[in-house]
Amino acid sequence: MLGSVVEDYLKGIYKLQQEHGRVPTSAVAQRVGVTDASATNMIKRLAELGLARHHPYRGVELTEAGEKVALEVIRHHRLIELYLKEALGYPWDQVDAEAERLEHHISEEFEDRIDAALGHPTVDPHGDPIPSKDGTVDDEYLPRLTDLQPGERAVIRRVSDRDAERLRYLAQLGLYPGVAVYLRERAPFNGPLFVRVGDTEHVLGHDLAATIGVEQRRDAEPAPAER
Amino acid sequence: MLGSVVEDYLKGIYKLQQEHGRVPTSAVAQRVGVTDASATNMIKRLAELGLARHHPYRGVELTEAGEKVALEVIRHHRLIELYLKEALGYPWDQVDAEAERLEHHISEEFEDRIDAALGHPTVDPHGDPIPSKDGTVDDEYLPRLTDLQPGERAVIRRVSDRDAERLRYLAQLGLYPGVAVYLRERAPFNGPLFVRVGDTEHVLGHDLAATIGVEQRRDAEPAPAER
DNA sequence: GGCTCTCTTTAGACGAGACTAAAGCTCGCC
DNA sequence: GGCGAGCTTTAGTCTCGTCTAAAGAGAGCC
Repeated sequence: MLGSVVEDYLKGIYKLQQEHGRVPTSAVAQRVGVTDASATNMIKRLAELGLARHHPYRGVELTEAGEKVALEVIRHHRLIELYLKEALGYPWDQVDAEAERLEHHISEEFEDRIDAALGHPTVDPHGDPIPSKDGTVDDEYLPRLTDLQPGERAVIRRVSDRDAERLRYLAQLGLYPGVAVYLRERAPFNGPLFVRVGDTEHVLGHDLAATIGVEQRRDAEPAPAER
Repeated sequence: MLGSVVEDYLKGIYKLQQEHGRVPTSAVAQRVGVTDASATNMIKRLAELGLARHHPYRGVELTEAGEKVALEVIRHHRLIELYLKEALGYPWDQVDAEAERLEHHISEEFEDRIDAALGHPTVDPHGDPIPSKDGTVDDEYLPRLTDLQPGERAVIRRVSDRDAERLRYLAQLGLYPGVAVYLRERAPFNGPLFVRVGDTEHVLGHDLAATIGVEQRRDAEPAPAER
């Protein structure tokens, strides 16, 4: 057993690594919520454990082993999130916080049982992919709502889970994975987007829209009623 | 938040206190799985936190506040045990270990939701009472199987959860809460008991039988088919 | 090529909690 | 009433993970 602190670092580094390859110490510190000095310290320990490679003054990378652990933690996290929502009726914006604590304390057995209860799902409530048990994820880049051109249609596939308040707002607007949207117009210079969901139109700030991953649809296709 | 170590001590002390009032340090140490010195140390800290009263060289008692915390932990534990069994199909002998870790990491919200999902239950899979949210338990003493006389009938109400192996054995024999039993005979000098369940008769060692709490039935009454 | 600004690392300390070894109480027994 | 045996407590360390303060690297800019 590794201790939940180590797991949190690994998870944090993994996620940062997704975005920018080698990760600076300060980014890890910020993500995990400790000082830079503490992060340096832990990074050195991770290196000793063979879970990361430390390139002094130039960041960290996970080793194979470290990545494996990170993916296990992420799998736990996302399975738990989905379970909370599906089996216990949690609202969308609360699952992340609860999963955050639980993810470090469940057994293999528990993991297997909720996985089975959910029918071996592949995505969590925010549309994030659930790593498989053997440590593989299909985490390809999705275009954002902001990548669409006016007149284009798409289905929401993924929404960042980093901010509960934002999730509540989006839920209120009916914007979550599986929902079909139509971009009517967009203001220039990263201005707001005018997005239709069914009959209603919403005005979304550019930054908010940029957190929404979508799958583009050909114009002709009727939006499938998923989920 | 108190940290799961403190919670474990409180839970341990509470349970020991049930049996023998003021609890010796060594008993706490043994229960929690640390040395006596460590237990003394922690007991002093609990006293500083106002959760226990330390009577040097003569044991510990919980304060009201300490007891309240202990009961919350126990409530979590037992709700989780039951949930694992009922909702996820865990076998009887595995729920304790899993609950042991989860009990310290669930939120009020989670507690409420599994409580509701289970229909606000009052006993866990071993027949142990689930403390109410406001911190009250109905934990009265039950006679043991060993208190019965030959020819008497009873319904099993409670089985100690302290040993998974024993639980597996009892489950195999069909001896769990809700099951009606009949004591055919008992050997003298704490010898084995001959117990009937339905059509089959089992021979139980005295010590094992002493861990089984029962509710006695008048002879005439047919054994109700509960659970 | 040297300066400076920023980021990173080192050094030293601290709080939790555990451990071992040694010293201190209690209490039963003679 | 005194003496051990057996608990308990104290004393001193250790590890983990964090922090602050201070020293060190790197990189852009002149």
